Amino acid sequence: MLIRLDPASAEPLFAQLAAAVRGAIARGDVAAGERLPSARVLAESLGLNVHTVLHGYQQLRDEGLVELRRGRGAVVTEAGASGLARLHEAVAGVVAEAHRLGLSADELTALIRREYS
Amino acid sequence: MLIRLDPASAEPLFAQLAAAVRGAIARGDVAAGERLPSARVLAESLGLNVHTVLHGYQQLRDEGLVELRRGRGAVVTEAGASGLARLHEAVAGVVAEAHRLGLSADELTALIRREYS
DNA sequence: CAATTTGTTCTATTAGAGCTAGAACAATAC
DNA sequence: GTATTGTTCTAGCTCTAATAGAACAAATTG
Repeated sequence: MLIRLDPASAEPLFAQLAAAVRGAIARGDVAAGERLPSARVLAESLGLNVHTVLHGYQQLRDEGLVELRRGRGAVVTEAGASGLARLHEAVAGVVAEAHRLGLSADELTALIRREYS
Repeated sequence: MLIRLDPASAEPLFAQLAAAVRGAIARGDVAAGERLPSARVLAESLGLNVHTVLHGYQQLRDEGLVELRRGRGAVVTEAGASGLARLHEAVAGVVAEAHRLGLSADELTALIRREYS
């Protein structure tokens, strides 16, 4: 699971990290039941603070994608993995369409959020 | 054009405002060539600072959705209106699918961003 | 033309989020 | 029992968002 972060981005590091893991789950790179690297290990390899990594993990937990337990780490949940996988194709289609129209990710996500409310 | 803002949200007010206008354009509530309320007027009615509203308008200008001119205000562009309208249906479909899966707006937008890169 | 409207630019201040840092603690794994 | 790992707490730093006030420039309006 390769994780690329952009410290210059307006998107917070913890959110970028969560998005990277989320994407990995959606693409099936990480299966349900698999353990993610521990926060301390991942923080070390990414050059981040442990708290920042844990913040990202906790966001994924709030979304129901992973479970966090002391001594064991972060484990991908069954529900999270299957749900995301099903959505992946539809998302790819919309993104392609938006790309064709020359829209930015910000514009598209703004539309999404508007539709949600 | 009804605009609802949530001061407690993590999303900045200027971004929420831009998203609201963007959604109005996408749904056809505001047609190309139409003028948006002036920044001073809108700031007054929303209880915001003029700069905050202008910040939102300027974001929309950077996205090519509106034109800003002194004395005239913010006008919806032809390109912006037509482009967003075409995307609207596809977005609605994906959001419905995501909703069915019980996913949050954050999860979905994270997938979108992941797909963009 | 003159007055009004409206966006632009500038400086300044305040409040909050994000990130880092260090430490102590609790539950789980081995 | 020991090591691992998430949890919680305090602290400080930086940057962005938001507010505020003022002066200015361009376009509209009458």
